Order: sequence, then structure tokens, then C-alpha cells
Amino acid sequence: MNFKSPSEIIFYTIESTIKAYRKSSQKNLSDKVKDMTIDQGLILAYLDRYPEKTQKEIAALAFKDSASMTRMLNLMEKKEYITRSINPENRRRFHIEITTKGKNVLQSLAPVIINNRKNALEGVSEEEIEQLETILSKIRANCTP
Amino acid sequence: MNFKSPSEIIFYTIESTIKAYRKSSQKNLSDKVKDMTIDQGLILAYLDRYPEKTQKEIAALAFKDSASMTRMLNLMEKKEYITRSINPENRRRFHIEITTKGKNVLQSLAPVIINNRKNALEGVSEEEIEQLETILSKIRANCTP
DNA sequence: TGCAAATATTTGATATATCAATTATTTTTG
DNA sequence: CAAAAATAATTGATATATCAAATATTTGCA
Repeated sequence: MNFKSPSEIIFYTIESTIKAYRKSSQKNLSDKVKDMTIDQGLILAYLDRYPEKTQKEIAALAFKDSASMTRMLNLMEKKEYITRSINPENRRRFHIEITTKGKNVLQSLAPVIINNRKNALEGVSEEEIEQLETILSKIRANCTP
Repeated sequence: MNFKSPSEIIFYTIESTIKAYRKSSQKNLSDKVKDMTIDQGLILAYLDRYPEKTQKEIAALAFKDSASMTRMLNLMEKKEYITRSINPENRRRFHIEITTKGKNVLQSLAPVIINNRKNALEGVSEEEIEQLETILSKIRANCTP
């Protein structure tokens, strides 16, 4: 197997880039709020923005599996960032609410998330972001059944 | 928090692309070899190519943590893809050997991995790969302490 | 030489990913 | 309408990620 082909290198680069981004973002976030992961923060943000979505839909937004979502929300409930109650219109669903504690955390998280993105994109032009977007979308389409 | 900024979208795209790639690669791989993950396959390939590297070094190549590597190698040992013996030159290290079974699996995996890459990059020019490489490296550098 | 620091690996704890199976409820359809 | 199909969420099993602490060994230096 050729370990030096461009195709090998590029997936290596994508992988390492996203890992570096996650790691640095998590660090900045942990400095600000103890006991909170990037993903939990993002999910909190999605819940805030789309309060009517089901767990399954939030999961899709965050590229999670329903099973992962269930477990993450269990944790977030235990940590008192959210509460869940059965949705009377459709009793298979939950109605998820962000607690005051959750809202406060979200407030303090927002600038961290924005700053993580800004920092990661320092020196990257709008045009480059568009190129990135275009090329990656093509790859994603190739990999999507 | 603005959920529609380019900076938000681009990380979403990177994330979804790599997930789609992993998922489709894993599927192709599972069709060929039962009970083998992409990462285990890659690690097998690295072990084959760099037989003298330590677990820690292999871990770094594959963007794993030493702890994860230990557990993955335990599994791979249990599945009889590798054997580990203490390296007499430095008894903190292991000498890892790929078993015949491991070598056979590796053989059948190689074309799958190559094909996964080829398929994912269908319609992506060399120039685009270079652009991707350049831009992502910039982002990674921004996120690397 | 002898002991402190460094190194390689493991282990424990906790979080997440993924697949398949299960439960509870709602919707569809013959 | 009643049974079957679809849907939302959960659970179990297993794999992986991550951090911190522990273990074993080697290296560097006073």
C-alpha cells in the first residue's frame, strides 16, 4: 500500500486538522466552563435555537446517532443543563427545556465558540473558505450513498 | 450565536465530510472483512510498514492516544492479528509482530483502502487536493499550540 | 554509583460512537 | 376498525477517546 500518495496525505490532513481544532476548542472551553464538552455545548446551542426539534433531529444537526444523543441528554439532564418532559401532542417525543443554569452556561460559551472559529480561521480568506466548502462537499457527496 | 456564518458552516462541512468518508469506508471494509475497523486496518498497515516503531509512535501516526492504542492492540491481539513480546533491548517497549492471519487480512484490505480513497476523490483535481492541503494545514497550524 | 527525571505502557474513570434489538406510541392501510 | 408498518426514544454490547494516575524501566547527572 502506498503511504505517500496525495490521496493518503489528504485524508491524514483532514483528520489531523479536525482533531487539532477539536482539541484546541475543547481546551478553551474547559478553561471557561468546567465539566462541559464542545459537543454538549453545541447541542445546548442547537436546543436553544431550535426548541421544537426532536432529539432525533438535534442528533442529525450535530451528526450524532440517536443512541448517543439519548446518552448525552441524560448526562446534560443530570448536570441540570436541561429538563425533559413528555410532549403531550406526541407521547413518543420529549419536550426539552434549557434550565437557567443551562442558559447561563450557553451565554458564557457563545463567545468561546465564536472565538474558537475565528482563531482557527486566522489568515484564511473568504475565498479559501469557499474553496474548502466546495471541495469538501464534493468529497462528501462521493461518500454519501 | 450566529448559526449561519461561513465559519460555522465550514466546520460543519469538515465534520460531516470526514464522518461520511469514515462511514462509507467502514462499510466497504466490513463487506470484505468481518470484525475489522478502519482504524484497526490502518494500524495494521502502519505496523507492517514501520515494524520498529513503538506503540506510542504508531499511535501518533494514527492520531491516537497511547491509552487507546493499548486497548486497540489488546483487541487485535485477541483477534490474533498481532502478537506482542517484550523488546529485550528496552524492556519498556513491545515488539509487535503481525501474524499470518494479520498479513492475510492486510492483503485483502489494501485494495479496499485504496479504493475508498479513490472513490472519495472522484472528480477532485490534483489542484483541488493541493488547495485543500494548503488551507487545512493553515487551520491546523492555527489550532496547534 | 545512586537517585531523580524521563519514557513506554497500562489502568481506571468517564464520555462518546455505532449497531442491533426493544419499547412505546402513532400512522397507515386493507 | 384492527393489524401492520412507521416512528421516537431507549438499552445493551462493544469499540474508541481522553485525562490522570500508576507501573516498570531506562537515562541523565550530581
